[in-house]
Amino acid sequence: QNGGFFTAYNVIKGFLNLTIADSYWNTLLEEHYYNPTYGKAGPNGQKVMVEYASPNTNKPLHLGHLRNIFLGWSIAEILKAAGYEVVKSCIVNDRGIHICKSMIAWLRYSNGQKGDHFVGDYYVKFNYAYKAEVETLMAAGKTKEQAEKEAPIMQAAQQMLVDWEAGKPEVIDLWKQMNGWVYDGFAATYDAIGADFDITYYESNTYLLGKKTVQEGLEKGVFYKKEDGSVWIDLTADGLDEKLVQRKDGTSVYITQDIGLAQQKYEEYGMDQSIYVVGDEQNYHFKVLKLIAEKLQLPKADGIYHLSYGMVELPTGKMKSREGTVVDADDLVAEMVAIAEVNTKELGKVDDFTDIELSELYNIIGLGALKFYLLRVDPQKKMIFNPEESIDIHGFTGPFVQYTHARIKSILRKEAPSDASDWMNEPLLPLEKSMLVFLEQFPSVIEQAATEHNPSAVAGYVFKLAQLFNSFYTQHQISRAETPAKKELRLRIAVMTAHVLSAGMGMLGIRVPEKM
RNA sequence: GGACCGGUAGCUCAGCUGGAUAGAGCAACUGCCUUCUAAGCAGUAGGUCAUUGGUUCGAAUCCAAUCCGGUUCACCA
Repeated sequence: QNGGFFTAYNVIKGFLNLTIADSYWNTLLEEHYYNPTYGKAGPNGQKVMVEYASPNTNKPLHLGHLRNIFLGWSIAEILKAAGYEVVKSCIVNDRGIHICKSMIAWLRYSNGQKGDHFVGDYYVKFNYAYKAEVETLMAAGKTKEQAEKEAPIMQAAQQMLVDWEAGKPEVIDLWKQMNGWVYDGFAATYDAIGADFDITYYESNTYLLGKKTVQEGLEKGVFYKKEDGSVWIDLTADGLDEKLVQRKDGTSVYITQDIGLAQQKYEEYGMDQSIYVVGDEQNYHFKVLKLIAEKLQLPKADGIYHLSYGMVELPTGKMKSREGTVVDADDLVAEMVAIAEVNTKELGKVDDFTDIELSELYNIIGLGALKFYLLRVDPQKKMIFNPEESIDIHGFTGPFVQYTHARIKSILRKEAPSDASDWMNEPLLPLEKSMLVFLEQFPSVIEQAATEHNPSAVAGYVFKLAQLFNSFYTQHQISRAETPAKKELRLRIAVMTAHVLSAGMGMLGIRVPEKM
């Protein structure tokens, strides 16, 4: 046929179909059924720290944070499954000039509002006031640069940062008060979405170590001091620029505290690899951080890895707080859960559930849809968050996989595999064999996802498995199979599929229901 | 301007260590619920893989150039 064109593929395919004995798959099936294992090739003993979330105490969590949190959590779980020892960490950005800006604005413009959703408003208010002052000064004949430096509100913020580092009581008190509001909000959100950390660091604690390291770096000659007292590192030889590591007034900048934290983490945990889950707009920052760590000869500097993920955009473009298009994390989660409720009620399949079971189910489905939607794409690429599409429960979605699991469980509630072994000699039908071949790939998918730090590999696999099972399910009867031996075989396939779906989704932070 | 990332179906994305007729989902159109959950299954239609050149028996995949989009190059974080 086709001019007698025999491809290697056809030959191999024929070979597979004809000569690999069914007994091979039977052995495989038996091993996996009784002894499910993943990540066989994980480099056991290697310790990894995954830092994610990195909230900022001057704004509430939003959609961008959700991608970060889901990614970080999932990568940590995948690494665990692949045999690594994992520590989840969180660095809270609770100090710095931006926090002072919010504090200044709160002092001046507060109308008594509290809580994480209001603190962010003051940062915006600061910027408005700042911009107005700059314009006034420019109208009075100052250049833009002069105006930006001399604007009183900016000078007040800078003074406040100096006062904060000096430990001035009224500044510290206000700072503690405002941060307290935000922490309550963060804790509630983490709890709702199932994020957890083994250790939480606060920049207000780590920046001092950073300053100490800057001193040591000066002595080693890695850094140098300019006439005005500011401290720099020259990275031009590495293709980058000169980078400031400490301000002329002695206060520390972003990278100062990251240098200190990198050291502290290693001293406390001694991990081989340190993964930072941070947006790709900070690629330059992490390139610099790694270079500085190497030049300072910090231990395991080469283990610093920036897992750079793309930003989340809306179909209308970027999220902008000024235009009110930032999608708030709490609002989004609540909306997804509400939609899960509407869909579930329409189908009316869980009338026997109690109210508590129902609300749990809505949570599982709503959060599952959201997490799957954010995790199914390659982390490195920016993604478009389409609200209408994210709500969809058909096709390449979390609920699709959850539904497949519930279907299997429905069968297994009535029938379970027995001790019979006659199924082992059953010849396999094409779809039965496809299921086994596909199930067998699970460990290598985990391994790949772990080395690539890419949960979307797991999401894609789990979806395809569900899809394949659904074909299998509609074409072959399980509990009413042609023979008792066939039934045993198919029940085992069903058990394994449910198990792998559950484990795979678990690595994405998504639970699968028994019934939906 | 320098550095980095991206451009695949109407839309959102896979595929990119070179190899089969470029795949999914959504949207559109056809079928399938008296049989284990139709949140499902089966099918139709839809593509000059940004453009041009190069390497190769063979390129969406590798190289170069160009065009388009994004990020970054702060005494912000």
